[in-house]
Amino acid sequence: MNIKEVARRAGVSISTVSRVINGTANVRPEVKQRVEAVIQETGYRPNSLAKELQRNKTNTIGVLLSAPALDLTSLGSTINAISDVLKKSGYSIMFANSRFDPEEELDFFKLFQEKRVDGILYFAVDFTEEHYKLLKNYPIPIVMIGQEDAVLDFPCVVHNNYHAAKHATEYLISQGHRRIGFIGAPLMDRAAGAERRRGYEAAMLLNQLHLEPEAMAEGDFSIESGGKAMESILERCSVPPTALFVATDFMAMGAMHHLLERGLRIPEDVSIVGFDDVNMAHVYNPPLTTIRSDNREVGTRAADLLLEILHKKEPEVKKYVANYELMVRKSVKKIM
Amino acid sequence: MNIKEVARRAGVSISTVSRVINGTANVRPEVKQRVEAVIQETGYRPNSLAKELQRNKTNTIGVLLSAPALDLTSLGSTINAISDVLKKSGYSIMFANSRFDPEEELDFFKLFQEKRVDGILYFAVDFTEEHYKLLKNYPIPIVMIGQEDAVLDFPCVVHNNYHAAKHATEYLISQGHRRIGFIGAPLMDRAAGAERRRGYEAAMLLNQLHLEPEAMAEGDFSIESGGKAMESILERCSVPPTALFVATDFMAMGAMHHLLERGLRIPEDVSIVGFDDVNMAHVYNPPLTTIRSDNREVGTRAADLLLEILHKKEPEVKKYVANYELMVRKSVKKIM
DNA sequence: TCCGGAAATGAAAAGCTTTTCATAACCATC
DNA sequence: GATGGTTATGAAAAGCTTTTCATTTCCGGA
Repeated sequence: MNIKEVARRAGVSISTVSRVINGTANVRPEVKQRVEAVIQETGYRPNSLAKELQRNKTNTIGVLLSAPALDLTSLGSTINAISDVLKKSGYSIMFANSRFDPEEELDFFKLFQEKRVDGILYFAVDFTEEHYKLLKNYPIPIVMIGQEDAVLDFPCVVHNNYHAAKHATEYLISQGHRRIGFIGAPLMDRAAGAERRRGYEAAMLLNQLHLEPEAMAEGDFSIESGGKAMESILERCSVPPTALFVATDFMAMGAMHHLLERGLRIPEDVSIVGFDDVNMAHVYNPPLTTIRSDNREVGTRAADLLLEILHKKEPEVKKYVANYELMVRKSVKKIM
Repeated sequence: MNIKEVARRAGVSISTVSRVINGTANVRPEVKQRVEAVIQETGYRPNSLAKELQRNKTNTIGVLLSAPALDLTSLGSTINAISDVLKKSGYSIMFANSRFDPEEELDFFKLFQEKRVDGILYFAVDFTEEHYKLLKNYPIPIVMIGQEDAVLDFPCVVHNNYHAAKHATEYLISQGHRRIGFIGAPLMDRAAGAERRRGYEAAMLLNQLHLEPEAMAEGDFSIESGGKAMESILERCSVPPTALFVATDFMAMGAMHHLLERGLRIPEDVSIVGFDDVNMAHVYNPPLTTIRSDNREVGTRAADLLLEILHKKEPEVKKYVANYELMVRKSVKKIM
């Protein structure tokens, strides 16, 4: 069933049917009704492919994730927000997750190009030379989420990783902690990883506290890796630090779990502050003190920004930094 | 830049370029090389829309979610698994979340039809009359996830909700509990909601334990709703039940949090068993005893099933019931 | 040298819309 | 009743591929 057949049955021309469907011009009520009746009874649905081919616009946005797994990060709510915004504007989502594999990521960019998506929301992590080569003259507008890049200079929406991490660490210092450990995300992740670490280090150094390499470890976002990192720190330190800043809530919970299993108490024996404010952070036992950086907001902003670019050409602000907030709960103890 | 222009520049016909791109027929090495060179330097990418229009196949699967929010359920890992399987088979994903809104859900089905997706993975929840009308003669293969429907009789992959819930409750009974409360998911969700409830009730009745309406409440998947449900139970019961079966881990954690805040201990004062085995369940404090129903497996099976249908016509098994396992941890105390 | 068949290539149709341009119909005004 | 201007409709091009069918080229064998 195609538009031609509908036209035939309704005894009108193809153009007329098109006009009825799209409401793009006046059609005599009586004719319109006849066409609609035919559409109704045949269950005809226009073929978007043909339409998009001719209009040269797909009303589809590619969402490219470069995440370990959807349930290991707070990305779920960001995606939700994106999905809500785009739905409202009549865009569909083409979804892809490269799982940190740069090769695959490039494949997805090529795919998006072939599928002629109108724009891309890109949760970037790491760039290879190939990335630069391909993206340098990429013909589709891209908005980066969670990371910016000086070379490519795409519009972006980012978390305030550096300052928030610094703030979190300073909070620990303000509570009297001096020996503060750190569990980080992979450094290859320039956003969450490196920036949060820099924030932590800055806070320490600025307060004349020195970094203890034995009290620092790196995880891979997974809960388990948080536990392992904690374990290795405990092994390496003759006396454990009184507090830790952990770069993601999931790893923080892994770390806390490990602590608790060892019979250490939180926050009496060691204090923890996390990052993300994952939806379960506030109901953990003890409720986790952490940095909230509104993921819904990030998703909404990013989608809005892309839409803006799609409609005009130049957005007003090319970079949006999300607000953050330290959620003080019960995983940190004040010591003197 | 289109295939015509590439052909012109390489001094060959359109057909030849097409053949080079798709490797669909022999082309003289020398010609092939020339065409590839042109493609390389022009950065030409074939237009999928045209290809799909002509081939009448989009290599795209619609994934329709009917969930409250991506980060409130264990769906993340299911989607991950789906995404992995489909990627491997060369399919793209068109993603949509109807947020429980039946109207929107139908719109998405229409959209998928217009976009000509090859198949649909449908996380169904509730059906309206309209659903039946539309889906009765829907022209695209659908695999349902998490729920089956006797009328539409789509192939499906489901959790063993009833038996697992029964099992969980029986476990509580085996540990000596007699007064067992229940916090359920919305009943409108026929799968997670009603089935799990039925399992709970069956276990109770089969063991000559009677249901106490004051010890039962309903949440909406959210963590907070679990807390509220717990609160209302506590308010209504002069002496609280010794244990509860909670239909989702997230709500279970909300409930536990509320309990802990009230100064009640888990499991000494009240035992809890959840459902889902969300990735954080095992690091909660105390680690949550819960039902694991492998979400990755469900996603993989569903995607495989759909692919099978897409390639042949009739799948061997039309319904797959996922295994479950009771993960015994520390949120249940044996009482005598 | 010629013939037959295989291999390589090209022309054109088909897939389904939208949209431009032309035509037809209609109405009101002078 | 002719004219001018809307308004409604249709024909056909354009958008970019794939694929069928026809044609050309090539090669080996007689």
